[in-house]
Amino acid sequence: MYVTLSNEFTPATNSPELRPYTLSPEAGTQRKQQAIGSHLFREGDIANNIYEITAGVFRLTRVLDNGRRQVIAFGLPGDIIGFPNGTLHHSNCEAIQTAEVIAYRRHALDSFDGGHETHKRLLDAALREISAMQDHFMMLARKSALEKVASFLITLAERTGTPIGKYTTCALPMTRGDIADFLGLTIETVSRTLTRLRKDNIIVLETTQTVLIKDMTALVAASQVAD
Amino acid sequence: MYVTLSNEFTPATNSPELRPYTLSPEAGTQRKQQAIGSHLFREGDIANNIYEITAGVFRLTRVLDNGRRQVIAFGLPGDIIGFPNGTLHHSNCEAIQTAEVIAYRRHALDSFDGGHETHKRLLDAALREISAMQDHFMMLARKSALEKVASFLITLAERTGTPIGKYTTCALPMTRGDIADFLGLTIETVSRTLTRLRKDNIIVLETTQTVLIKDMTALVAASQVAD
DNA sequence: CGAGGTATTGATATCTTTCAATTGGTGTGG
DNA sequence: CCACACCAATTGAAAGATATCAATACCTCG
Repeated sequence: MYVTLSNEFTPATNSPELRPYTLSPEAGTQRKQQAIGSHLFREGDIANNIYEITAGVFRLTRVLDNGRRQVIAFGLPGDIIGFPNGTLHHSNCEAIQTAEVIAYRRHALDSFDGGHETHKRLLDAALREISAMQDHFMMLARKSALEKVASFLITLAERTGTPIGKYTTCALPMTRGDIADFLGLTIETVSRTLTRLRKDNIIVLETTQTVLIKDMTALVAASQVAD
Repeated sequence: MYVTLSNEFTPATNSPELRPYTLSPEAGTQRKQQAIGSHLFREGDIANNIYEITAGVFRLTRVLDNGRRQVIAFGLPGDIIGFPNGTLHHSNCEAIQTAEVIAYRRHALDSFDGGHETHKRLLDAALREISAMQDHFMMLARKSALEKVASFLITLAERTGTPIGKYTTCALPMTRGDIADFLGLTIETVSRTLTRLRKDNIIVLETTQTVLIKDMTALVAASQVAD
């Protein structure tokens, strides 16, 4: 699933059981390496495949005329991405970390060609996607900068974090700009908010691209309350 | 499709051909009347059905702990709503106008029981939904109040408006609060923005619940540019 | 070591929200 | 039929949050 929301909303979405296991290779599937910075697909491309991420991180974006960009989602291992609209892709998908995907033929989604199991799995992923996006709506529309950043860190930590004692470290493979465009904020606000969390002793930024969550309770609190 | 975005992004979503025609009744489908103010389903309900709206207007919402509410979408005739997450509904769906739906068994989505045609149609609706929601992300995250309200009016007019000479009238069956919660604004900001459009001679509010769009060009301009 | 991109920090501006009051419309009962 | 109550919408003034503009610090790579 996409990095989209904190678990408070769609438990099913983030439940470990559903996540990072991979279908056994089947007819019509194919493994594919993806170099950092390269596009898996672009907006307007004919959508021949749907992809399951097995390694690395992707960034899905759309761009407005004015140049304003929205990061729709970050794709992490276990996520299924590239659901077409009609026959076309409707977002840009770029690897921001060396990645690997399994490509499923698009056809597998509207037929049972690839097997019932594959069909069901792709469909479920699409439905979970809808649910997750609804959560992201609340995030974008109804949360403050602090709540957004805190929620984001929590979700990322749940998905990709490593426990170290009672703490959790977590890589931030995306830039501040990516995070900002995902949360509907500016780079400066993201930076300031991270600084605030740091000064409040809730997180430590070991490097620009690594967070250590020292006080998960406080982080969860920050993600939920406005006052 | 959901009232979600201006056509600038997902042409397929709003294209007339895809929209308001209705499947011939099939096994497992059932017509249903829905009184104003009554719920079609609620968050957490077992999702037995997926619905196609044939008349009326629905409001889909989710609520945050703090009471903050998000209107996920407005459901208009031709829209398909109620895609489940797992076996459950993940939003509340209430008729805000006397409505009628066709209920499809949920099972029709992951099997061909209801016929290939039904399956394909439901699936396509789900995929279009994903695309439309992505557009709504841009709306929520990257548009000003004026752009949001203008975009909203345009989409609504395209979906439900009636041309009157070179103008277009359009009902606003939802309250200002509903619009605000859909766009991620407050009631006051929505009201002020409508007033501004009115003073700029772009729209006329014939009643609180009816808009007349006098200058579509200007409205489109307002929906796109920030400056 | 210097260049170029990324991130942080500061000061100020702008937009939206918040709080508060008023208006408008609708339905009910006297 | 009018008065009143109630709820939705509008309008105003002030506060607050985030964006914008600008400068500086930090890193990585030649």
